[in-house]
Amino acid sequence: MSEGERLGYSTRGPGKRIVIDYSSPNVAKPMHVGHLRATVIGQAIRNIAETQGYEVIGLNHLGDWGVQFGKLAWAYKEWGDQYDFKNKPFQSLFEIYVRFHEEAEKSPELEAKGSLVFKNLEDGDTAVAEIWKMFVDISLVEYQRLWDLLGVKHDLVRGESFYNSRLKAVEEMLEKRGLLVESQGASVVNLGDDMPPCLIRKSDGASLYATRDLASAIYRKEELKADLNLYVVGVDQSLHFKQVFEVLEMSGYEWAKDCHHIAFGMYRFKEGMKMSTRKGQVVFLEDVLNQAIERTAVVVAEKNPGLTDAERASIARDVGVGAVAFNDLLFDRVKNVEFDWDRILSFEGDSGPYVQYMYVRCASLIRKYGKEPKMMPERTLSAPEERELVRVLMAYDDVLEMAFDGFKPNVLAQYLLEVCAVFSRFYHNNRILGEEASVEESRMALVRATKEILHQGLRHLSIRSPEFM
RNA sequence: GGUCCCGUAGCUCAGUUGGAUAGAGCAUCUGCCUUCUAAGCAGAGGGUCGCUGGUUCAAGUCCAGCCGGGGCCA
Repeated sequence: MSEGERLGYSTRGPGKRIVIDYSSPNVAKPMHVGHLRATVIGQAIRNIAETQGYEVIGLNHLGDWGVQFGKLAWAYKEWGDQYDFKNKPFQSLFEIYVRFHEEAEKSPELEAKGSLVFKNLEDGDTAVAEIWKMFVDISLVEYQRLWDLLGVKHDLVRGESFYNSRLKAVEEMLEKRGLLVESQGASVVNLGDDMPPCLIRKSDGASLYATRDLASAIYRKEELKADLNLYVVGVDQSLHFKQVFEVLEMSGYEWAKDCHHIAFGMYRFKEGMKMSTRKGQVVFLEDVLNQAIERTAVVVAEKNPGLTDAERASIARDVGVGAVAFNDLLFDRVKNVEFDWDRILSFEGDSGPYVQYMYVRCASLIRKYGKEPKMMPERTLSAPEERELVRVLMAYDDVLEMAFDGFKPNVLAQYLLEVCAVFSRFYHNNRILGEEASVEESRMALVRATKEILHQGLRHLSIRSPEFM
């Protein structure tokens, strides 16, 4: 981007409003580690945007519409009383989902039955709608547990179903501008030679993803007053968003340039396989978090015996979850991630726990110091590690700006590691407490500044900073 | 076939708008806990930055082509 374009980019800056959607699990299915990415990356971008003075509206773009709900509703009516929906609502929901697909393998006519129920749902059958609503609510309760654990907050739930009533208007708008073309019974918008046409309506009359996202973009701009419209969605949807944004552009919405697909790479297994809930090749997010918490609890117990159970549980949660989240945020978001238990549960080296540990050291020093350290070192700093630390700490604001500019939380995560490395060198090579008063005072000011930046930085990544561990 | 992304140490990755001997972590080897938490620190080995050409005083970084991996579309 040229300097001129930058200066003219009026949708960026303090006071502007960002609408961002992150995390879009499909109702009835447990979240897997792939959902961790959208969630954690989106929330971090949101937090970082707020540091830059933006007002942010976080949307939960729940996958709450589609034929699968007809299938689920059919399955629920058929088998629902065989499951314990009262006490284990989500587990039951997932079980009938799995069962439907298994039985449909053997009896393909079930597919048609499901489709029929979905048709009823679309046509406004209130009995089916009630069941659908129940599925959504059950799922939201389940997801909310994990979002709470991860420190993820949405402002509004705007699932796929929310746009149902707006799809027609989109088609009419495209029709009016003469963009809609008939092709093999379907309605499409042609986009030129280097892109396939954008499908607006299939030959069977079903609306498509693209139509829904066109409706959502218009909603976000016109009703939520978005200056910047961000979609934190996997890189496999790149073409889809390119097409949607192009259609907006062709429709005369000049704000199309303020829509950005914040793409992230996918988790894959070592063998190169993609994760798939249906094939059972999947690692559930909850399992990963539980494993991390359990493993952390063991480490805490051995490193710091004498903590109460409550303290240990709290630290295990903050550090375990922090390890998983930090690992996800550390690398360039567009790259695929190889799922590796050892790495995701690594507490040493370049990891979340390492950053938290440095924070704990700072906190511990301040506790021992017994009073509030000064904000700024007064004495001229002489040790090379002191000057290096000051230099790195001062880069913090620039780092946040860069992280926001590229929508890259890993810039911040990498920076925190650098702060820790430099602080650690300072800590090991220089005595802090018990030095001559003026030296102690200025070194403690550095400790305070480091602590503050680590705390803020971690917070922007939605990772907690325990006071001891 | 079209299009997008990726390719840097054995492995996983950083590398700001092009700028000095290309940096971390893991793994291997060697030191450091009677002193502020060793989830740490110091040190060693390990690189033709996929290949070729171009732009430039200067290219891991920009451009073109090719090779390899992946995604999406047909």
